[in-house]
Amino acid sequence: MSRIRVLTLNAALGPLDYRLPHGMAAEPGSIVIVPLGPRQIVGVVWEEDSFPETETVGDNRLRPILGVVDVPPLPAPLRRLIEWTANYYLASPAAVVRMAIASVSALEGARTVLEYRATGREPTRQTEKRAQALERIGERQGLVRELAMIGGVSDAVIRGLIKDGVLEGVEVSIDTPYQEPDPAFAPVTLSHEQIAAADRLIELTRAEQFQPLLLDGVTGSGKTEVYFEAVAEALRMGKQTLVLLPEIALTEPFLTRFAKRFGHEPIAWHSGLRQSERRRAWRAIADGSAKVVVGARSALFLPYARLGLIVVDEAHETSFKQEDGVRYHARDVAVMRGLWEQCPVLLASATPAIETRHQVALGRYEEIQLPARYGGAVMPEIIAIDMTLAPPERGRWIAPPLVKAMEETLAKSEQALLFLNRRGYAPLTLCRHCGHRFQCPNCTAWMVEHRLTHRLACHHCGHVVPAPKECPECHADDSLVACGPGVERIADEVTALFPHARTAIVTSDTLWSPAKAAEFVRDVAGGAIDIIVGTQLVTKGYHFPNLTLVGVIDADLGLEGGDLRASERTFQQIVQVSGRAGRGEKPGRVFIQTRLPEAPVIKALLSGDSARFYATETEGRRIAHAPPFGRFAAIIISDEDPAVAKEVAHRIGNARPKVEGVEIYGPAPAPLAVLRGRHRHRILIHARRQIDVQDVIRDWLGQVQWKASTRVAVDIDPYSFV
DNA sequence: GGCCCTTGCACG
DNA sequence: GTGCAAGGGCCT
Repeated sequence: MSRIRVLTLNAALGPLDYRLPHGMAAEPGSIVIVPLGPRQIVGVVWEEDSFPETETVGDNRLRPILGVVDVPPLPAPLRRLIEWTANYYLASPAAVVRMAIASVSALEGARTVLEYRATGREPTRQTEKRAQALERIGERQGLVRELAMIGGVSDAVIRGLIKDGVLEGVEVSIDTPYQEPDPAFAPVTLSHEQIAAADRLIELTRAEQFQPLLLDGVTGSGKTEVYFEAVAEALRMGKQTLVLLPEIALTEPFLTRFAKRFGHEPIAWHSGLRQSERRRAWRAIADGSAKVVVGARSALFLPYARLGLIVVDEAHETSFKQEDGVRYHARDVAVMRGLWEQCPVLLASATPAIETRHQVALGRYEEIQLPARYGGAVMPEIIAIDMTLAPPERGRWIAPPLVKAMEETLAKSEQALLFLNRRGYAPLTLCRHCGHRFQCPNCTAWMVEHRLTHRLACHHCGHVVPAPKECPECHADDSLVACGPGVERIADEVTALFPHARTAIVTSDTLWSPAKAAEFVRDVAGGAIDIIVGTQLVTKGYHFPNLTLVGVIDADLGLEGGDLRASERTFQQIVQVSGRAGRGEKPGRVFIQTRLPEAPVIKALLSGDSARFYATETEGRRIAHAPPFGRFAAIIISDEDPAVAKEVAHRIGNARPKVEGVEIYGPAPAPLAVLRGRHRHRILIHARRQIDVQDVIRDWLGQVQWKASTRVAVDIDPYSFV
């Protein structure tokens, strides 16, 4: 009797034991189909001695495994990573293993799939649904299910169009190999400093050992070119490289840059992939033929066959922290993956996180510095505008000194960038007559006006309504006023100031697809844009040689709320956006509008003394026992019923353990008390470094029961405190 | 008694 | 996650 332990993809289910029938071969990591009641589900075979808490059943109750899927087993290093992640972040192993499988359709046996695309022929009978579907599908190609989704119609409409000859089938192979990047394709000439850094990275890549590294260089110092040399080395060794980027919007420019150096694009992994693309990429990653993969967080758990190098680019970015589901930090998990895979993990950043700097100080991470900008470009000059002394007139947000600088920039036919981390036109709309404020019905948040789309939108849950014409409370006409600025409003002000300048608004609303991002890059590089107004999306990655002026509209914005990373985040954001200025031969200037010119962050930015900023900030954290000198965790209790949420939160609160070195605050209604229709309460745990806070929380929550409708989420090392 | 809805639990 | 059986409420 061979008993086999299977981890199913079902988060509510623990590991289950099955019987391996004679003649069927499975090993730890094998992906299998198993029976569960009347259904068939996917699972992964795990070591039998794993998950010792599993309740077992007698041999007579074991059901046989139905089949082993014909893909490589999940490698042991990945299995160890999955266990570690589940343990550290208090998530179910099933939820983590799901991220490795990524898409059940990747497992299906077919070598080809039938996709459909428009033939250009008109339907013999045109209907409203058919017209809508064809309009939305356009040139796209996909499975019936995907086309139905894109077209916003049911499968039947698509099938009708196929029968009618309006859509034609295309056999798409899922095994078409990817073109391999060529390390010798177009090597670039590096500076002395870059060569030294690249040599060290190559050496470490060759060593095939775990080593976390910080590649630390000012914006524009050419970090990407340097780590490309390590990628080239991994390619020569026949090993795979994973490059993690903080946002999908950054993949497109990265692909182009990569193809210039290596002749072919790497494999991009992100949520926008079609099912067939996803399957093809997943299989190529698992069999080792996908040599370089670039992606967002979710690429971290894929089953790489021979991983030789991990790069986390813009490693300080907080978007590496996943904020729902399994709340992991991709930067930290990447380091753990490097440990299991025995390969170097490179964190690249001009503004590393305090935590990362601390690891360097402890000697755990090696540091490689690139002190100067590439090609002789100099760091921009930074000037503060005290908004209490030189305010713009009422209803305007660009102060006179910045307006003057913009004039000068435009006169020289150079480009300017205005940074404000707020999407839309105005963050709050109110009625001048009765004081009514537009609030999201599902969240504790104001509805943000988006004038470009004539809508009010909630930035937390996505709820949208048409822009109102009158006040819904008092029905007064023409009484609604927009309060405060968003990027759209700044763009309006720019147009009023410089009617002939060509302005682009850059936010996730306008750059929602890789194609849009590419178009933006082309326009700016080609000189079709004079002034960019953007959110944090423009703070990173872009290289525009003719951009010489950066204006920070509100440097104090990030300091509001005052969570433990407020200063650090503000510092990073402004250094990053400043880094867009003067990257070519022309020197750059940065104007920072602030009402707090004496704040330590602002002074640090002006002096350019980042070492001192880090030292002071680190000391502050040490005194407060904040990370990396202490640890935080949060328990978030949510339910659609406010009374139930409160009741469960208080029962959990009352069961709080008394542990030396652990302080527990709350429960209290979360600052965002209602989110997506769920009422939320938070408990904050602050523990000394050496405490096993996960263990404390596990024991604690193990004593309390709640119904399935209540969600109790644990956030280890939280970044968001709302 | 019959029917519907909610709830709890097994599923290996 | 989902299907099923048990239990409670309510109509006929």
